[in-house]
Parts: sequence; structure tokens; C-alpha cells
Amino acid sequence: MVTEHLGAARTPGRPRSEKAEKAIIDAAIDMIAEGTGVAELSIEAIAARAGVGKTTIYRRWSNKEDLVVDALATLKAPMPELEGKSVREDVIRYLAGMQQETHHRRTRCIMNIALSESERFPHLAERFREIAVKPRRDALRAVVQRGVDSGELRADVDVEVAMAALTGAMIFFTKWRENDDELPADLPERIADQILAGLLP
Amino acid sequence: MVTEHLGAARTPGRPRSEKAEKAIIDAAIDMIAEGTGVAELSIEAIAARAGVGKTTIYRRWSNKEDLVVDALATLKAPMPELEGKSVREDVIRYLAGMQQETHHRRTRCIMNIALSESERFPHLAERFREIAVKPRRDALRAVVQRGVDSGELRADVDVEVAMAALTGAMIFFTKWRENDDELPADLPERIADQILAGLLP
Amino acid sequence: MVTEHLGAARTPGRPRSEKAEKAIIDAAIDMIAEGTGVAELSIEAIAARAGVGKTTIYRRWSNKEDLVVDALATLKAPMPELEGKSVREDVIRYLAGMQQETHHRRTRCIMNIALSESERFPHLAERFREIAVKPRRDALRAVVQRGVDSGELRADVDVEVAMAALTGAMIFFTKWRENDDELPADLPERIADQILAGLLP
Amino acid sequence: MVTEHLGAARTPGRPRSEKAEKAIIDAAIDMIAEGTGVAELSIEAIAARAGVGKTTIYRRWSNKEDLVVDALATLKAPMPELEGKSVREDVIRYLAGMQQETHHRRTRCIMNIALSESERFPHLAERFREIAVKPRRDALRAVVQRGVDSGELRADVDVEVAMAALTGAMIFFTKWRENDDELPADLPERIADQILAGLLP
DNA sequence: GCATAAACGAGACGGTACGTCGTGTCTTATA
DNA sequence: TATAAGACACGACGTACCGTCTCGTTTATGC
Repeated sequence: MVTEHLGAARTPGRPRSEKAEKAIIDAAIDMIAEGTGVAELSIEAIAARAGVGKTTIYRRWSNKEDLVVDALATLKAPMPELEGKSVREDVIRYLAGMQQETHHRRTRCIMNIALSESERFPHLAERFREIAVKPRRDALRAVVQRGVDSGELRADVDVEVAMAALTGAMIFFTKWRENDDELPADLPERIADQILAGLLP
Repeated sequence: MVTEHLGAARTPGRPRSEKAEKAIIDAAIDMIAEGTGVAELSIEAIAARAGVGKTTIYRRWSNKEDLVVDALATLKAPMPELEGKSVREDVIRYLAGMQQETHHRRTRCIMNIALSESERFPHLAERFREIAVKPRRDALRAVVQRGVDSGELRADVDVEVAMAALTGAMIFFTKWRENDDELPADLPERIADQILAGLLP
Repeated sequence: MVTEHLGAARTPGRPRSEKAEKAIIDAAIDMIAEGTGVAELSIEAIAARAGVGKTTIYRRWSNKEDLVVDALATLKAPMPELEGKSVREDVIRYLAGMQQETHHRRTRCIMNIALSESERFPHLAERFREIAVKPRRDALRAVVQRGVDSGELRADVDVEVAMAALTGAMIFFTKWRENDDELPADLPERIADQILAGLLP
Repeated sequence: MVTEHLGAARTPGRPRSEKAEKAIIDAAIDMIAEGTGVAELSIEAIAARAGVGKTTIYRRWSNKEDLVVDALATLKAPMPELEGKSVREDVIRYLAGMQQETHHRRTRCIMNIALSESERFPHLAERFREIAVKPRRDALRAVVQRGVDSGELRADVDVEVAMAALTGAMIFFTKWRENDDELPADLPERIADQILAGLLP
């Protein structure tokens, strides 16, 4: 890469079509967003939808998984702004962001895929963590750490455990709630306040 | 069943073989435990492994999901005893139970299946919640409620949120930890203490 | 076969569908008769035309060639009656039969296939010889031999060479004539008479 | 072409490479000689074998058949000398030539291709007739005609039928003999004598 | 000598057919 | 009536070539 301007090697033959690549990824994302599971995704269908020969897909990705990984990578995960005045405010905003994401069809599907296929498609899961989970985690960690540093939170707070409790609680409600009722609107506040305050009298 | 000895109506023809049924379910469980995802589970393979015709499977279950549901039902989820002297002790024991389950290959696979396929196989998820999640949830709820009633915990504790925080934190570590290092042995204590104490000074 | 009534082995499972088999062979024959060469014959197309899964074809024949062999076998080649009063009359009738066969679309196609694909599909050629060529050859040999025996032909006639000359001459006109003009109607007589009479003065 | 010496327009750009052309034809011939049927001949393989791009082939020939036609044209068919003293001698020499050709691997393959693919590749067949069949046919016709003119043969001999009988008989033995035994060495004599003498007493 | 322009190798492109596998249904003989 | 065995129509798999289409490079001339 560094030496490219010095006459770096150029592969001979016709270069791969970026248009085709985009069409393939778009088709895959659309189908996933429409509810097709990764396992149900057929290369044949993606090719047909993208108006592309199957070979053009196999030339780029040897697995369905690799394709989906690349597809996921194109999805920019919008991040909530967490520059609030207090830890409580930021945490609530963060949790509210999580809660809201379950409403957007596209985000929800992608997230579900990422979460639910992780066991079977480890590459996929890892990549998802990298592009979607990690930035959020880092943002939340910064919020908590800032609280510890400023004295807003206790000095002996275990940052990782605190993050796990906050995030885990919301995920728990989102994914394993017992009925399909809408989540209460004040859930972020309730989670934040309770974890901040603790359970002890 | 109960009235059978009274000469009640008996369906004519050859009765279904319990042996076959057991063989099918065993085969399915084994394959899942060996890492085969529900989607990858092929009826053909189950039949071959169980030494059974495919018809014999389809006669009993109309689809793969129903089969897996029944297979799951045969797995008795051992519950930790939560009759400890304090809320803290019980919570730690509960979390430790969760953590340990991730070590047993079989339990882990089953749990992963149940968790990860929930989106695509809703019946399966529901059934799993019923036989595996609910009893635990109830047990934990009882522990927390007991704490509230006894004054060991604050009176205004939101029991559901507390449960979500405790369970969610552990799941978070179990499923979304950043590296594959062994979980620290004192994780249950750390989670319990932090959530009990809260984050505020 | 002979001992079948004594309790011969019966393969378990659903027996192969004769209807499907017939549909496949019919489809193949039709496509060949319509001018599709053996090499151009696609299993996919045969299956579609026969309303049959590809597997059903592959289950029966491992090669396209084997399929065509069996297809050919179902074609009964009608034989001319050769019970005439003289060798000359029988020979002319025989040659006229050959000439006529080139007019019937179906017969012609089959024959062409058989002849033209023989190099690449040896099984096919062998089978064709067996069911189509040999009976005719035998019939002609009988005619010539009868002539020798009866004194109608010379005693020192080389029967095989005589047959080759007669049949070969007609094939030569049929397949390698220089233009596509219709063959003259009196060709059988001309060939027969000339070969019977010889070239010497 | 005609005006070239007048300084006519010369096509600009790089001229076609004769080397490439030769390499392509050689590759094609080799593959045919090795037993590959025309239908099995893949342009891809020819290009690879010739070390040439596929475009270079398609630029010269619009289809496989045209390529093979040109390939065949490069094969000079050696003709037997037929300047013998008698018709009998020349005919025997001619037939012996046919018989021998079936021994040379290369000749045999080419001939087989030409014969067997004629139905499906009409251009090919026509060209083959032109470069390989017609000269021989003409030579044989001259021999027979010479016999008729000189009185060595009967005046009323049908030259075309005589040629068909002679050539056809040999082809018949060559291509449709019942077993794979070696052809008898005296076959040319036997055919010639029998056809010259006729079958009648 | 240097621009022009076609031919060149390489290889990607949209397709079609390949032969295999798994689906869920069906059809046998046997229990 | 249930069973095992296995055939059935269907549809997706991943591969091989098809004939076409870019690429960057090479190789002849004509200015």
C-alpha cells in the first residue's frame, strides 16, 4: 500500500465490478431486513435479486457467512450523543437508544441476526461485535469512567460490572421479557436509577 | 391412559413405538449437543441416526421445531437450591449456577440453541422459556421479594428491574465478553455486591 | 428371475415408478427426434419435459449415454419381409427399406444419432448395433446365403463381402452423397443389378 | 487483396499473430487426436492449452465448428498413387489406403470426427468432404472411368454405383464390423474381386 | 520518435447445466 | 395401523464453460 505510488503490482485482467459487489450486498441486506434468516438466505436468491451470476458471488466470498459479515460492515450504526451533564442523564440516553433500536425494522433485524446467529456463525458475531457492539461499549465505559473520575460515582465502582448490569438489564427486557407487551417508556430511567442507587437500604 | 384398564376405546392397529420415539429424541439432542444448529439439523440425518424411517418422525411432529421443543422438554434443568440465609448468598449461588452451566457442554449447547434460535423458531423459544427460564426467574424473584419483605432490601426496589440487572449482567459476561478468557471465579460476588450496593457514593 | 416364485428377494421401500421411467424415456426420444444431439441433450431439460425430478433420472442412469441406450431399446425397428421369390427381389426390397427409412423423421434421427455418436458413446453404438443393425444384417445374410445354396448365386460368393457391398453402397449414397438432391427412386435396382452382375465384361 | 501492390490501405493497429493462430489450431487438433469429441472440445481448454486468451479465438472464429473446419484444412490427406496398370490393381491400392488409414491414430481420429459429427456440424462435414473425400472420390472415379473407356470394364457400368459399392463395402467393414478383430489383410483384394466379378454365376 | 489503433493475455461478467443433497410427501411389504 | 425403506417432485448447492466485456500491455505502422 505504502509503495503503491512506486508502481505497485496490478492484477491483470478485468477488474471486479464494484457495481456488482454493491448490488450483491444490497440484495443480501434487503433480504435479511425482510426477515430472512442467515441460514435461509440462498445464494441463488441473492444472485437473482442482485441481477448477478452466482459465480460473481462465489468469486468474492467463499461462505454465506463472509458475505453477511461484509454486508453488516456497510451498515453504519448511528451512535447516540453522550455528552450530557450527568452520568444519570447519559446512561438513560444510552439505554433509551438501545430500546429505540428495537423499533426500527432494519436495525432490529440486523441486530437479531447478529445476536442469534452468533453461535453458528462465529466470524459474523465477531465482526458484529467489532462494528456495532464495541463502539457503544466504549462510549458507555467512558460515561461510567467519567462518573468515577468526577466523583459522581463511587471510587470503587467496578466499571465492567456496572456496564454489564446496565446493558444486560436492558437486553434482558428486550429479548427475554415474558409477554410481548410494549416496553414501558420509562424503563431506561427505572433501570438507571435502580442500578445507580443499589438495592440495599 | 388412566382409563386404559377399563377396556376403553383402543385405537386399532399397531401402536406407536415408544422406543422409536425415544431414539428420535435422543438422536436430535445428541446432534444439537454436538453443535448442530437447529436449522442445520436435518430430519434425514436424525432418522438415519435413530435408525428410523422419516415417516415415523413426521407422523409425530409436523416440523423440526416441534421435535426440538419436545426434545428440550426431556432435559430436566437442575435448579440450584436457594434457601440460603441472606439475599446476597442466594443471589451469588444463583449467578454461580448460571456461570457453571456454561461449562457443561450439553447444557451450554442447549441453552445456546434456545437463546439463539428464538427469533426464527418462536415456539421453541416459548417452550424453552417455560421449562428452563421461568422456574429460574421465579426462584430469583422469590429471593428478591423475600429480601424486600424482610427489610434486607430497600422497600422501593423494583423487583423486575433488579432481576433483569442481575441476570442480564451475568448473561452479558457469558455471551458478549470481548475475549474468550475464562470468566473470573469471583464474578458472581462482584456482580451481586455491586448491584446490591449501587453506584452512587 | 426363474426362482422368483420361490420367494426371491424383494427390495424394500417404494418401488420405482414405471410411469416416471416411461415419461423420461419418452421425453428423451422426443427431444432426439426433434433434432437435439445426444451431447446437447440436457438432463435438466429431459427432467422438466418429463415432469420429473433430476434425481429420478440419476437414480436410474448414471450417464446420459445409458439413458439414450435404454431409450433406443424401446424403439422397435420394423423389418421388411424378405420372403420373395428371388435374391434380386429380396435385395431390392431390403435396399428400398433402407432408403425409405431416411424419409421418416423419427427413424432418421435415431439412426443418425446411432451412427454419428457411435465414436463418442460406444455403449450406445453397441446397443444400437444389437437391436437395429444385427437383425437386418442377419436377414440380408440369409437372403444371400439362400441364393448361394439354391444356385441362384455363384458358389464361391463371399457372403460377408457381398453384404458389405450392398449395404455399404446404399449407406454411401445416403450419408455421403455430394449434393442434397433426392435419391433416385430406382437406386435399389441399380445397386442390386450392378453388384449382382459385376463390373467385368 | 488484389490492389495490395498499389499501396492500398493497410489496416492500422497490431496485426494478428500468426503464432497465436497456429498455436490455437495445433491445440485443437491435438485435443481431437487425443479423443476429445468436437462437442466436448471446450474453447476454454483450447485457449489454455494454446496459451492464448479466449478473445483471440473468438476474434478469428465465431464458433467451435469454424475453428475445427480450419484445423481440418491444415491436415493434408496423403493420397495414394493410382497410376497402376489395371483397374483391379488401382482399386485394391485405393481400398488398401482406406484400410491403412484406420491404423494411424491421428488420421483415424480426424476421420472419425469428420464422419461422426457430420450431422450436428454440417459446415464441418461439408468442408471435410471437400478436402478429404472429394479428391479420393475423384481419383477413384477416374480409375473406374478409365476402365470403362479402355474396355477393361463393361460399357454399361454405372460409375457412381460402382464407386459406392467399393468404398461403401470398405467403410462398412471399417465402421460396422461386428467384432473388433483386426481386418483381414486380403480384404481389399476380396472386395475388389467380388465386386468386379459380380455375384451371378 | 512518437502517436494511433488494433491485437494481445488475463480474467470478470451474466448465464445455463451439471450432479448432489435435503426437504416433506408418497407408496411399498412387513409386523 | 405403524414401521423401515426408499422413491418421488422440488429447489439450492457449488463448479465448469459458455460467449461477451473490460482492463493494461504489446506491436505494428503513418505522421
